[in-house]
Amino acid sequence: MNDEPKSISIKDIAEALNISIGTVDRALHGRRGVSEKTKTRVLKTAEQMGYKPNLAAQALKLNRRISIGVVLPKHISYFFDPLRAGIRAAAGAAMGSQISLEFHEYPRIGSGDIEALEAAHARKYDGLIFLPGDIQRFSPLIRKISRSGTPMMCVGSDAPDTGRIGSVSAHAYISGSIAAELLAHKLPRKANVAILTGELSTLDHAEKLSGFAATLAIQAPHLTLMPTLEGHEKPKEAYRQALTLMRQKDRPEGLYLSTANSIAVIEALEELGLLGKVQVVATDLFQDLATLIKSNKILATLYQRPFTQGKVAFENLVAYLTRGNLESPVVQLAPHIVLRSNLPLFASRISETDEGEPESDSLE
Amino acid sequence: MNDEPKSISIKDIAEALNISIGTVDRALHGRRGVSEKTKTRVLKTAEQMGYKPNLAAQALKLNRRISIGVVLPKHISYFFDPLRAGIRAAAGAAMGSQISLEFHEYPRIGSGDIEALEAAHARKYDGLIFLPGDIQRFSPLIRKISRSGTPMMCVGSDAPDTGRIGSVSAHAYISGSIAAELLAHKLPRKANVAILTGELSTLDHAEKLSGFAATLAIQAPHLTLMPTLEGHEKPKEAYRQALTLMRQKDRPEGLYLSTANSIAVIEALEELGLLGKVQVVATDLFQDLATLIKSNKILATLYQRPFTQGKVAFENLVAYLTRGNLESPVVQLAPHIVLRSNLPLFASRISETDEGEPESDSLE
DNA sequence: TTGAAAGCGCTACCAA
DNA sequence: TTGGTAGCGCTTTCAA
Repeated sequence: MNDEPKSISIKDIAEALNISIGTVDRALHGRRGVSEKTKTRVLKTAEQMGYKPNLAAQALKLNRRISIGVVLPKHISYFFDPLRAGIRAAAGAAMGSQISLEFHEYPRIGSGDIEALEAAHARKYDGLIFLPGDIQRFSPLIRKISRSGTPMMCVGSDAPDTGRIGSVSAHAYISGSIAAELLAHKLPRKANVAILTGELSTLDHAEKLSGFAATLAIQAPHLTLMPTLEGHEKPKEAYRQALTLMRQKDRPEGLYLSTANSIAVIEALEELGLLGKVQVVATDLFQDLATLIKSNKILATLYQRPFTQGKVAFENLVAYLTRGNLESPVVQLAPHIVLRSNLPLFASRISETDEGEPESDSLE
Repeated sequence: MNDEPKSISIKDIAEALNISIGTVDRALHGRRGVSEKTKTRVLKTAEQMGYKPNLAAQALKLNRRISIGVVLPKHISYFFDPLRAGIRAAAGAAMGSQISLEFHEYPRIGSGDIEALEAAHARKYDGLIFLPGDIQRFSPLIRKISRSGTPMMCVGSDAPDTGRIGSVSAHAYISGSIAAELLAHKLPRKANVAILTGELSTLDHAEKLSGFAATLAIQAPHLTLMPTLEGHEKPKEAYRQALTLMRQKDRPEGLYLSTANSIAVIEALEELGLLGKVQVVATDLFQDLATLIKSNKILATLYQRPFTQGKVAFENLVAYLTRGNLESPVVQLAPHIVLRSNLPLFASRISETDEGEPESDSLE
């Protein structure tokens, strides 16, 4: 129970000490021009009186109009659209909405990403939210921009040791781990399982694979992990790989789709009449996947909570910009395990299946 | 891309229209004392110029020191302690922390709850956060306090049709539904399953039971739901019921513990040598449960995210108090499905197993 | 080293 | 129906 009949201000402190409010302000903020003696006196009485700065007044006076640039790909829209929405929501709720937001977009990871980030940097925002794509290519740029004084906040993935101030993402290793455990529960006897992995971010996919493999080894030694199929950036490629995989005689009975192109793989399964016979754990959530879960065609999907990622990334960046530090710089969200039973809870967050790859080879 | 070189104020609008800022303010807020004509003119130019109120200035001027009372039980601490922590965290992050918080506690649901709420009401807070216990007993009081003008925010459960402004809880029906689906996945053949339900809140437990039963019927017709064991408020009672249940010849192979006394049931299972042989889905998360999950003794637990519940309840109450309305009054969170694989993600949120029932009959 | 005072954008009150 | 103005708590500049 904290009883403060009325909040006390620097004026109260000034009066109690018979000094001016200017001096109190200087002492409180450790600015130069105060004698050590008065400074400690002020600090002590402030403590005693339970002084807390009035943030409204502070904000009003300083009236710093924070500008934030957001650099994210268009594709995959069912992931990045809600992520952007989360950023917008957080910005709307933030004090004053005095914060200006600008969104920069590029087609997809690996195509125009570096350029977009450089362009954004040129606009000299107070802070930057961005997706670190291919770490190898991004790292030098992140380091450069960070050193130039612009706080960088990673979202969707992380880029450690680059000077970025923090990151928000779904826990990739544990995503893989969950997928393995779910498959293990559904496949009680000896069987093969496989992982199909892909774009988004190299780092995250490596992590997911690690988690998947490690958990299989520990919790489900009866399941054998087949050679990983990786690097299909395009649906058609994913489709072909899936067909080949599922036609071989030791075909897997469980599949972990950590890729964005899960629909292409699903189509391959359907064509072979294996949909519903093979246990599938997918990633992310969109309309077509929801339908498949509802009809028991796939077991589960691991929802990476893009909306929350955007929201938290924004909040943390603003916290850093205003308060100057971050209590937990690296946030790794718990992915939601979406099954048939809890699917309705995510209905409001489901977006259309991503259409758009006009320039790539589409799936028929 | 929104470019606003500098944010515009009511002064700008006033100058543009050659009127005083007082008039602009009146028009903008629909206060009386403005002609319809000037009002529409102001509204239109405000729209055109893209006026957004400076919330800092507004807050500074109004300087309303919002007071919020929180009325929650001590027991069960592993649920209500993090819930309180969530409220505190949200209060700390809120603009100015100009909001005063007071916590009221009572031993447990049904013992001193009504009295505590009445006592809190007597302190005339601007808003109240509380757990609606037994709906039958609470409803009249909630209605009364609401009508007296104090906004009431339910947390942990809901109390519909009482005049409360909103609620935050885990989705009880879907919790039951998830439990059924998890058991169905692990028990592929004909078997009996049972639910042990208990205190917390009557409404929620009925909901969990509904979800469990309905999902069993639809998704797992091969599983038979045995008569529900309900109403054991005390560990010893839960323990006895569990012993009796598991000793009968058609004993269940799957158990859903929607009760707070899961540990007592677990002890019964252990005694009978059934721990690990019977599939168990529990509720909430605390140290002993975490240990059991880690060692594969129980399948999963449904984490009701008390911290988040507290945080959201506070944020929504404050939003209501300041902005006057709520976009989504009833929030039903998706419970986290905690398995062995994703347990580490929740480690930081795990509290000690609740000890405290000095006055009740303890378990040996 | 310290004091005095202006002013951030807004609300509310009093006067016209 | 309108205009004018004090002042919320803070930062900052200019004088002393």
